[in-house]
Amino acid sequence: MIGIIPDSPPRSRRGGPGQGGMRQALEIDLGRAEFFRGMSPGLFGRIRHLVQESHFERQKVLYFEGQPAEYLWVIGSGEVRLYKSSASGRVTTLEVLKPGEMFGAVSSLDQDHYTASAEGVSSGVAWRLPRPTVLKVIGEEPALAVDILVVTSRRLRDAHERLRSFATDAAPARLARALLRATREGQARVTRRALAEASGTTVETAIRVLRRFEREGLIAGKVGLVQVVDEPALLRVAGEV
Amino acid sequence: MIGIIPDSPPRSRRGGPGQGGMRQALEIDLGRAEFFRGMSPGLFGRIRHLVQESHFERQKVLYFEGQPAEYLWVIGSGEVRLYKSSASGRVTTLEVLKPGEMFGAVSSLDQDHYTASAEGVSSGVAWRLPRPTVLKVIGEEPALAVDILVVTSRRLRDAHERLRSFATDAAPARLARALLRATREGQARVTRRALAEASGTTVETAIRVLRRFEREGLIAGKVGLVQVVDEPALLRVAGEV
DNA sequence: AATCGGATATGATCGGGATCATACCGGACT
DNA sequence: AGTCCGGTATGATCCCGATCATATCCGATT
Repeated sequence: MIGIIPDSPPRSRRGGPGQGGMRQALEIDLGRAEFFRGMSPGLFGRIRHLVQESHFERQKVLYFEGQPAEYLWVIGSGEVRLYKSSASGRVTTLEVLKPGEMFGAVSSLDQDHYTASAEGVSSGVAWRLPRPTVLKVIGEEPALAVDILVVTSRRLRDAHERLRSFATDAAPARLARALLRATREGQARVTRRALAEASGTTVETAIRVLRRFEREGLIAGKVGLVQVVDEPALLRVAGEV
Repeated sequence: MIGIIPDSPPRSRRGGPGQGGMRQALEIDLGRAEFFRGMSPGLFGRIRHLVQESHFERQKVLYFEGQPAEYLWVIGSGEVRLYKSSASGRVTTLEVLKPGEMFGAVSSLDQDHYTASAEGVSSGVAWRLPRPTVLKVIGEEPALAVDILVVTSRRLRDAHERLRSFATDAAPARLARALLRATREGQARVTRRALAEASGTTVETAIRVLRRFEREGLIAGKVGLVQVVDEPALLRVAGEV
């Protein structure tokens, strides 16, 4: 009864751009999602009724850092971001997750509290499996850990590379990276704020830098939407030559 | 025959501070090290002769980022750091590993190239297990993946927290964190350069900030050694209240 | 003994980016 | 229809920290 995401009805005052759920029609079956896809049919059949389904909305928090890690989560549709807040109130986006991807797993394994917060980037559906079940399932089919391990390893690599970038790259390079990372098929549905929080800078700087990119013909911008016009140039700015 | 760390004899010109290997007398048995400790006795017995042992020296590179990931490594004694270099030549330390800890595993699982470089922080001994053996062993006892997963999860959490810190904290806070992280029993055997590379700043800034810490009575400094005098104050600077 | 290089130290300077302020726009709610 | 708020935009200002330069110290090498 986590009590945080009570399948609330459509929320209000959320005119934000580029959202709505119907846009990224991408959905996925539970059986093809991370963690579940590796289970034997028998095990899957036995535990699938323990999976809870919940809707979430844009900007709706699924859980906060520090709360008891009661579930392993998997996205059915929509997007979720993991983020951390600093004492001064600044927010840093750690990861943006898409349908089929799991989260909360890292915490639910050896940690009893979530170590980052999670909130909807769009509306969508999330499945969650109670932590005790997760542990029991892994104990039963340890090969599942390999699946989680592969996912976690990839994320660790990503985190390391971003760490390097944050430590040594200037704001334009970090922003170009964040932008490219958010881009699907030539366009990124993100606000300047989202890019700022994903690249460790401020909204104003993000706006200024993107305006410069725009004037230089690297991108074209609308509200909540960035069109990548000159990807090679962006890659160059990002330092990925 | 990786060819990089040919058990070279003692190296020269390396007057660096606080090193030498005999200082941190900490050693560990293979059987108690990460990855190996979780094996069944039978399996351990069968593969232990496949473990290669090699000495490394301070500043000696065990492998470079981008090279084929041929081994999973475990430290027997001494310390190793994982780091990344940027195009401009600046170096960022990702992790400093101690006896019993593994590395290279993340790469050797689903990646065929190392995604960071590794070099000795002190002299020491490293064991390495060829990647094909690693995969075979995990296939045989999948529960081993859980062990690696727990380690990888912890490191991912660390990386995320450092990411937040790099994104939002000022240099003094990041340096205080790096210092506290390197401290064992009230003192840290690190150069200003090492702290700078671990906290995403420059040597000059590290020196200036640490000098200020010193004048304010938070630390006491020698070459290659920092004594933590007022840990609570340092924690406050680090933003860990 | 002389030399060399790494570590520490400090000054001068510059600039990127944070901060603060203001303004406009457009969609959504009342 | 009017209000409100989030997103975008831009100017002014300030300062932290990077950069460049120089100097001292000391252990190790020649």
